Amino acid sequence: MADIFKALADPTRREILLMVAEKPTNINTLVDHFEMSRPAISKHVKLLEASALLNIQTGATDTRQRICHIQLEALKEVEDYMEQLERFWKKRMDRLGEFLDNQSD
Amino acid sequence: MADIFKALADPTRREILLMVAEKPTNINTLVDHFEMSRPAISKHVKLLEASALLNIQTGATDTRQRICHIQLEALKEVEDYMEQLERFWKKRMDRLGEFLDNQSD
DNA sequence: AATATAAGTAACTAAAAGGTTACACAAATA
DNA sequence: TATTTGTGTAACCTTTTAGTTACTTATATT
Repeated sequence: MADIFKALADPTRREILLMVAEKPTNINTLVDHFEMSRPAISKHVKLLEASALLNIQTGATDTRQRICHIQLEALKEVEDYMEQLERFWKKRMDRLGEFLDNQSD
Repeated sequence: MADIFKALADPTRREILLMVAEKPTNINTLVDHFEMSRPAISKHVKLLEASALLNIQTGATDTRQRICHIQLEALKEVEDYMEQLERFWKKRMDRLGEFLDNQSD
């Protein structure tokens, strides 16, 4: 599984995710939206898929189309990391609180 | 201001942030914690500082020391992005709900 | 005053990231 | 059936990233 933080590090990939969150989108629609070649978009999509931020389904009417769907669950790893940072920070504030309480004895 | 998503993309930098969140930490303590040279750590810290994820204060007793303090506020940009993704996604779900309601007329 | 310590900078290297053009191929359409 | 369309892959190039060693500087410490 590819590193989700690395996946989010690129602005093009972040914008792809925004598009796909609004509406499932096929590859050519993405290509049209960016000033970038198809292989470039193709790679970005592949990486997003590898980090589980999106999955790809085959078009119902036109089976050539590959339609990207967002998978928000993958963001959990990022949320967990940020919560951990905050938890550590709060624990520190608690210790500081205890320290200050003891000072007032 | 450096890209915060890029700053978080590197595992060493993420771990530095965790350490610093628990406790303000000077450079050498960071260097000791990783199997990596000082210049490498120095660069990571610099980048974290440039993206406002931490700030550096001079040691009170030993003024040579540069002590890293976390700045959680910088995470807002990441939180905003994730909220936007979820907002887009929910709006879509709402539209789907309306569609299904109309079907049952 | 001499030495040890905390940290930064310069110059370099290897690998990863992000892009390109050219080509291939299967499915839809005329 | 011939052609167009949607997509993927290969090979390549350039820039960025992440690390190194060697050196410098300033402040503490003995």
